[in-house]
Amino acid sequence: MQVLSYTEENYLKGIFKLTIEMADKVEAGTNEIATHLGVKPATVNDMLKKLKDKKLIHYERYGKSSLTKEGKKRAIEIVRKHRLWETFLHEKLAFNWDEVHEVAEQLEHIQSKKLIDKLDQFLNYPSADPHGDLIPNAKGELSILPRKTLIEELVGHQCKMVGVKDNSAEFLKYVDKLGLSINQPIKVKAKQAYDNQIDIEVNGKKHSISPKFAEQIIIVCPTCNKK
Amino acid sequence: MQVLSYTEENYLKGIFKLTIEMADKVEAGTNEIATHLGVKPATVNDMLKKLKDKKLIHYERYGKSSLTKEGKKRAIEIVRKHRLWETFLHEKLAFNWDEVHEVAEQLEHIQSKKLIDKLDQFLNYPSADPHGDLIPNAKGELSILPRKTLIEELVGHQCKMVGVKDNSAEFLKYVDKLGLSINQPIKVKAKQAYDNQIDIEVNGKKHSISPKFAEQIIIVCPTCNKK
DNA sequence: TATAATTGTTAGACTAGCCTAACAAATTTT
DNA sequence: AAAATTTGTTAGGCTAGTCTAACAATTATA
Repeated sequence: MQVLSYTEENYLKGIFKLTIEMADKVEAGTNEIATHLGVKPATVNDMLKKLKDKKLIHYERYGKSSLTKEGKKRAIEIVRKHRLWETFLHEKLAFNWDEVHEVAEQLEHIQSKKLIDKLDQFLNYPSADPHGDLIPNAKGELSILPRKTLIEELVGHQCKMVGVKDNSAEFLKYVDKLGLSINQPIKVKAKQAYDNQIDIEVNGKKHSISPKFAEQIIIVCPTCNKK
Repeated sequence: MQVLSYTEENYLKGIFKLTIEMADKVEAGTNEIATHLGVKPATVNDMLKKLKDKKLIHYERYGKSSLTKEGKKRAIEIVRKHRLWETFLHEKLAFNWDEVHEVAEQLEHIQSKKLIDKLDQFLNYPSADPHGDLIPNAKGELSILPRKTLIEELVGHQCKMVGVKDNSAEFLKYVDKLGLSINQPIKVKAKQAYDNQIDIEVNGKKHSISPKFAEQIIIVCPTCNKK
């Protein structure tokens, strides 16, 4: 299995984020990839040809790009490494959850299967990183978490918004105002027995929401589902 | 403080190993550096000019090279990172001591002061790596270890040969036969009360040596001197 | 000390990854 | 469906780090 360069790995990861991880999208455009990676479209173009030659992506002239089976496998490995390192930094080295990303961007490119397997073991096979994102296991599988609404979430748990039930403009405006969006981590700080208000923290900001609102927010909770 | 490339860091580390770490040598030749780093002299030549411009080495055309104060400081930081990572891999992730080097070669280039400080703390400020080499502290200082002879070493400790007392050909031949050399780690496995023979392990091989031999081997022991 | 051997340098070339500028194809808008 | 806009491609150039081949300086040897 050929070793990929730091840069090639970043392209695969970028395409992965823009397609597979973004719900129902399956292909990514050249400009889109360029913006995501902070390089120019011409640069991306060269790399797409290279990745196609290596059979890591599907790509045709003037067409959109998507990962091949092998490309996806590689991308998942990188994501796995990134998230394991983030978990390590947060849990073992006491980094704040917002400081881990930058360092993990570097650590994810270290080449050593043994290192990652041992790290996974050392961290006790975590299923989610400090941001609440799922960590693929050594086989590249993601544990599929059951969906529920925010009203059902336990106090103290960190969950992640994956959707909403209500689609009215009024509701969505409020969602937006709270800083909520797809994939946004939410922490449930407390529940008031008196009026069932729920205190949550979103992106460092605390809010108190009504049960009516909470039952419209669809979430998954890795904490609830740790083995 | 300018960030150095992966490659520049490796050159600094290489020059450091060939000069300061090699006892009484103070300068390294171009060919010598090339051999050490596995590249061609022409390549080294270009880099020497570049490192000179950056004031990291002293270098004159057709002359030998040595680190400036700043270059030395940088090299020591890299060595520190390397040895801390080796210690992490060995102590926390249960890597064998002969497996750690390769991975540490990659990890030593991760740029994050916070990461290294936290790692140092997490490992409880170790003073030597799994090979017995000293780890510079955050200020770049090496603890100077007291010298003693192998006969004084405690059972279970890992020490490192730093010299010999006897210089006869006969003795040195035997030293060589045991796989001993300057900087060679030695582990004291046991001492026989009966005849004072000492069981040691050198490079994975076990030997039983006489007290007469042991008292000619000068060592330092980081384990004995841990704070 | 003159010659041979070693060591170091230069010139020119290659690759990966990036850029800009000009252009071509595809898509959207009118 | 023609025009305008957006998206994607090509051509050519740059830098870092590598190489080979030819040459120059230094050092060792006869």
